[in-house]
Amino acid sequence: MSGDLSTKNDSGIPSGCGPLLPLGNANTKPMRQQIFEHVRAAGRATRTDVIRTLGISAGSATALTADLINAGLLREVDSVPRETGRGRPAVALEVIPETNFVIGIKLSDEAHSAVLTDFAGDAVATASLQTPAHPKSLDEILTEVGALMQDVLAAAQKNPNNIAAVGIGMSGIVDHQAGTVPWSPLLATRNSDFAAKFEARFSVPLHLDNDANMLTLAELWFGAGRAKSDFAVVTIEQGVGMGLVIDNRLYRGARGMGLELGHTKVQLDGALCRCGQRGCLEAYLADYALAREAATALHQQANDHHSPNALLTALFTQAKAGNEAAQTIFRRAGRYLSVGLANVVQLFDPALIIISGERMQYDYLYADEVLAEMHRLTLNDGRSACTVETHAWGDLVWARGATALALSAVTDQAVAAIS
Amino acid sequence: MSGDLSTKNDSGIPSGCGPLLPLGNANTKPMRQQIFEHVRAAGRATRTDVIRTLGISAGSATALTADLINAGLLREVDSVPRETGRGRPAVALEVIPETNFVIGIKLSDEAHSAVLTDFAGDAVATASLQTPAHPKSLDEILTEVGALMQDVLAAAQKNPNNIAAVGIGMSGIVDHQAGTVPWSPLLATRNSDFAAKFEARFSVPLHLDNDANMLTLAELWFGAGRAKSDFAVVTIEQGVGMGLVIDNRLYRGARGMGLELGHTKVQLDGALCRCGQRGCLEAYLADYALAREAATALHQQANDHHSPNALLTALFTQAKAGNEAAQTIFRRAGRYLSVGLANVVQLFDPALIIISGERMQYDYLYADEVLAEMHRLTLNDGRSACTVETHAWGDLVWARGATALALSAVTDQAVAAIS
DNA sequence: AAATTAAATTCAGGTATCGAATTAAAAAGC
DNA sequence: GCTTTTTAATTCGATACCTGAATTTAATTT
Repeated sequence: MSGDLSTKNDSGIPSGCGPLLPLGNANTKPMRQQIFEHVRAAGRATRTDVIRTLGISAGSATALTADLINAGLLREVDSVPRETGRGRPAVALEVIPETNFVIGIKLSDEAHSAVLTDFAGDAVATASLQTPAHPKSLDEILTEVGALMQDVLAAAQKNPNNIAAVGIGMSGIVDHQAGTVPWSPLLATRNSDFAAKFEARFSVPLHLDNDANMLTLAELWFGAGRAKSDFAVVTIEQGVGMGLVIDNRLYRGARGMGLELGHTKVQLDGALCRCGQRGCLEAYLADYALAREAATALHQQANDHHSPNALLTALFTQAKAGNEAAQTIFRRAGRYLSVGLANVVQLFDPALIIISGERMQYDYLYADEVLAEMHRLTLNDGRSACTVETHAWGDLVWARGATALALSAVTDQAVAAIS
Repeated sequence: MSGDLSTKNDSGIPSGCGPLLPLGNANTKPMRQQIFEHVRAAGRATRTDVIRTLGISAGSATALTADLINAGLLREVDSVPRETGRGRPAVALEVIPETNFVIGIKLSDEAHSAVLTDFAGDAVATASLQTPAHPKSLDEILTEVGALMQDVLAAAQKNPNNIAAVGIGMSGIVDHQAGTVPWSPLLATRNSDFAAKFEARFSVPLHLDNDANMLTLAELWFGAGRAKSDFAVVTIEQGVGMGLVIDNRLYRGARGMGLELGHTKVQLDGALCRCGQRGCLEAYLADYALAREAATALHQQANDHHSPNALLTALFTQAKAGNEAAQTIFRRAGRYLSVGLANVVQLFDPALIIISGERMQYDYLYADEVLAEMHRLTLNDGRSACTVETHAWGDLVWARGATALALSAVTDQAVAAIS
């Protein structure tokens, strides 16, 4: 046993043991908030339901729900369709949706999307905006965001001061805590002070995060992850990203960089990735990786297609039609996807993996074959295999994830204000 | 937007949003316990120190420390070497070590190790036991464990009923919660009801876990991880294992299987692993992987060495002496280690990676070259690089990790008993 | 010896929760 | 139709836990 691990030092003073940092006790939400969140999560819940789920006494339930009702956050539901059974019928509670509204926005290179959501988490209106696909200044982006917010407010017949908070998700390296963007493909400048500029311009609190985290939040709040405490979300778009939920919370990593599944190495000295390294998963799976091989496989008609998207579509059609070279491309991409997923399973042991992304429409990628290969590449020693779900959703779902971010901040604030 | 993510269903009843499972609120320890753990972590602490660290009022500190002192868990330190400064001198508090004792045990194929630790976390005595290296019945193992506990008790001059709990770490698939062992290389039978049998035989509570988790706990409680909230521990022994600390707590995965870094794939259709698959990291790094190539490299004298350990030592000597083939073996192992570590960094973004294992004595593995390669394989976009530490510690450290497991359970119990 | 400074204690008061007794609202039994 | 049964919700006293201001204690400085 060497240096660090000896406990008695020479002075005879015990040096102690155990973690030096206290657990983040911020995770212990006050009871009132837990009740509110349970009601919102369930859609509707009776007091008895709250008592059973949260393990509190009947007295507390009465008092705390009364607080929430007085504060205008919850209400009793009148039109209860009488359940069968004897005894006094339970009165359901529900969130009053009109208390607060938030906007969630997903920024992309070719289009931005927005969702306006009420306090119950229901989408009220959506909007989207086509934009030129090139890096912009922060001011330009904010102008586009402003126009988009106008649109979605108009569609929902609300005005700006109805909005309690805004959430924005974008690709790149995003510092969620600081609200800054060290780097993003959408921005021409590095280290943009995004949140500060936004708040100065629109006078609404902004919550900013990486887009893979947004998608993960969407699954945690609205999707298949709601019932799981630990799961991973893998997104295959231009790049390959990942989000992780651990103990019902989004895990953001220690240094705030995204979880870059796309740049894990699956082959020593393998294919060249746009990040400049070799053997990244992305270099076998992303749009540009397929596109550059497509040019070879479809040699004769390569010049017909200029957009990578059209090229991929053509490649897919060819593969379906029996073109051997085209099929090989997809088959290899599928195999590497299997490897990437298997690695995630081995390292995290999640209960569920959700694969998401519009490119999922090329169903080669989520073919049973890929999943079977993934399971084959995973040690399973008698345990139940990790379930995999595939969701091919559009930008609006990402935007809804952004509303979740804003919604949870607004909820914290609204419930804490009761005191 | 498709099915799952729509929130209003046809009945008009809101379906709700947000995570359905509540956060584990077990993480909110009562103040008394936080104080106790802070004093133990610091070795010694004054009440004022407690006030500042935990952010509680002076009144609470007095009352709660008085409880802990009355309960016989803490005591004031008399011999305070007077610090310079005016005002009433602070009285330091410390844990009374003799309140409770625990034993931590690491089971291996060739030897078992044990540490007897007092309530302050200081090792009182150690013992180890050579054993035949073959799978055994649960009864045989428990007999060996019994003998080992006898030894360590004798060395510490304690008797069995001084022991409040025992922690055991072993390789294989271990269900920590249930206290069962679905599979382990040390046990001849599957699905052993380890903890129940142990407790029936020795009448002491047992806490059982995977050995990689034990090592991670050792780093969290006694080592370099104490000051970090998120870090990873990689262990290279017979296999390649990993442990993960997230938010100051050990992450155990959703299905209770270990985090199997060793079986992540670093090469499609690569080297054959003992798990039967191809391209596992372990197949390039573990003892047996090096040994099987060593036989080729040292062709002439391959027959002289029968133990894999001796073979590796010979290989290492040869490499140092300039044998090209031997050097190639180590160089390749080093490169794949870089890939494995880089993948962990990309997927987890930990603040610190600790590499541990006796095989670390072959310093090729922790050569700066490997770390440099790892950093090269990692996206670093301006952020501070992930630090890597290497620890070449023996089985006793693993055993101390097992004491941490027992210690934390005993602490919970002892502090809760005050009420 | 008096003033200053810092640590620790005392104690009144507040908040949050529990738990037992009570009230409320329905169905079932006679 | 009235009572009993059953379940939901409320009321209210008791209590654990913590804060914060005032006070006491024990040292140093002047």
